[in-house]
Amino acid sequence: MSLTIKDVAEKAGVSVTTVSRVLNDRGYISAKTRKKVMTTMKELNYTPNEMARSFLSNKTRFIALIVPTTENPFFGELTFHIEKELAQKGYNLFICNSLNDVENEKKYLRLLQEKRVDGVIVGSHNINISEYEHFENKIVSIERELTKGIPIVQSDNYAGGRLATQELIDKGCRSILCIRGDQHIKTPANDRSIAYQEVMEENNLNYFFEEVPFQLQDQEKREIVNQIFSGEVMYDGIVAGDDIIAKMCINSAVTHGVAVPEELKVIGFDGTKIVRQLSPELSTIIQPIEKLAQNSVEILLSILNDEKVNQVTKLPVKLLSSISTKK
Amino acid sequence: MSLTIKDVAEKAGVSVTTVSRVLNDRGYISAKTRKKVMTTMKELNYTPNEMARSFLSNKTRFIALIVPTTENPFFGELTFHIEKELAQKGYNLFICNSLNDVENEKKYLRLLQEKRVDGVIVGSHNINISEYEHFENKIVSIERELTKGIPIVQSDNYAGGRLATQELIDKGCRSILCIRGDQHIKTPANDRSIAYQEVMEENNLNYFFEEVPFQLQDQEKREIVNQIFSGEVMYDGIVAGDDIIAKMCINSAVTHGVAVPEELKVIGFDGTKIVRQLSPELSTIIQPIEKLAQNSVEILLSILNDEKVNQVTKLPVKLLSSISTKK
DNA sequence: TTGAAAGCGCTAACAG
DNA sequence: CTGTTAGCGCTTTCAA
Repeated sequence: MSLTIKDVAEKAGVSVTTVSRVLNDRGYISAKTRKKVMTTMKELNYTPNEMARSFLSNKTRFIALIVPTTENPFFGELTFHIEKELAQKGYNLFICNSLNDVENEKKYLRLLQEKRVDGVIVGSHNINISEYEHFENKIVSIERELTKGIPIVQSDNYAGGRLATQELIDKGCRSILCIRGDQHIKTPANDRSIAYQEVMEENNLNYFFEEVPFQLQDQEKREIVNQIFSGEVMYDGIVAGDDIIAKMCINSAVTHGVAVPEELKVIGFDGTKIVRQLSPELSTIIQPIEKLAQNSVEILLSILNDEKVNQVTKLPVKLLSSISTKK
Repeated sequence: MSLTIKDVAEKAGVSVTTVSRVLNDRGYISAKTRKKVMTTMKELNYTPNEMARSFLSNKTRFIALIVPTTENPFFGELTFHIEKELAQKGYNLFICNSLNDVENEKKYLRLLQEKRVDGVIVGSHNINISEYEHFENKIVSIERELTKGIPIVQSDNYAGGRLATQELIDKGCRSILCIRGDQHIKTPANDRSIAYQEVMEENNLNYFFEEVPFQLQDQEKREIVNQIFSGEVMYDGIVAGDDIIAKMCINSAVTHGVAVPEELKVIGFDGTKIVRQLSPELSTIIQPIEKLAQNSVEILLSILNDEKVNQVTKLPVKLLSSISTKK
């Protein structure tokens, strides 16, 4: 196949040990020998075999990232930033799209064990997966509460929920609907609807919920949203689960003859780059995606290094609002 | 560290070969022995070490994907579909965000050699990178013309360019601007502006170009776009390089008091899922992203299998237009 | 300052 | 049907 350290050694007239030494810059070597070996490697166009090294060291320098799908802009951007961080620290990214399917997730986890990845970042999780146990001390989770002592990095969802709700109230809304995800899945995002409810109660306003699970097809989501606007619309504000749902609400409202933002004000969640490019007018809560990525990578590498880390890292969100007070 | 085939062999009272045989389902084994080994593996919770296997077989079952950035929805979706296809065929995806930087790309290519990935899919390419030579017969390219006999999978950009231009003309536009990417980089996307020019000439209309390189920052792109609308606007139609630029044009036009679509009609390119979710009203040329992914994976795996493949695969695009003829 | 030899976990001849 | 043995490419003692 391709050249080995042995070929280099023979050509250079030294032992494989010596070649290994210059390769790793370890131990004593005479300048002359080093130079000869270097030249030989160049001449032969030798590339060290990382597989062999990994095998020996029991380290692959691969980190796996499990997300529902990189198709979703939040995860697409997260993936980008995580890859960038990892590459900078000498690690490579192995992508797993779970599609929020438990079986997929199990299959990947088994695979990750077999492939001996050095660590795992989980951005998608379906409870009760025992396979996670095998990765103790090699896992960090983003926006998901896994079992036991697995560190979690998350946005300040509670603050985000408060900000969004308060913004709508400040801008004159009184009958506000909160669209949230599947309540069976325990995620920090649930804190948003808790915050929403609290703010509503503090303002002596009634609260309303609608559930739109993340893993539904677009069409199904759209149908739920359309139902809100068929018949008499009883809301003048919506705190949406994410920007895509927010946009669906706006589109559906307009289609049903509801004026936005005059009669209905909508606020989204995530604030990904692409959404801000395509719909700069959309008000939303911006998640610190790059920081989520940086922190999760940093924490994971610390764990791998047997360092002590914080169990919970909560990062601040930001309100981006262009809602005017005009009714 | 973790358990090896030897541990299983000892516990089960057989040789490592026997364990290897049941593991790989190869050769003759008595049902009884097989069962005993299986049970032992379960009991010990043994996971085969893929690193060792890879090392031995010289196959990693890793395929690398080089893209500018998964942050961009086109590449985010492409990444998703490629990963899905690969997973289905027993391969895993190693993501490389080149950021369109030549140095990054070189670094990755060197790394990919070291890591001994089985193949590479290139969705980003900066010419004259000699490192690509090392991957002969292991590469397929998407929308990029690489050197020599590297197979390419692409959208029918020429047809897309014609469709877009003709649509604007059909809907009454006469002074149409074409926004294209960097002309120094040779990509099939250039066929779009060629098609645009041909259609304009066929209709005896003047053609106009503006260049907005893909790798510019958003802010820089926005400035170029804003310039188009500062002062007197001389266009009533725009064929944009992609949907994001299209949206920038629309936003800028509206800001500058130009009515869309009454005074200006814009058509984008890509038609990614997220764009259609966020801006369903945007007219665009839909690229067959999933098919691009499927075909590139299929072709790559064929090459790895030493099968003959087509040098060029061109996939049809689709016009998605909601432009009305009303002036 | 350099080399010989053992061994990482697994598979694949080759014997038995 | 099962076991012995060699070896994949590299690093790492241990000697020289």
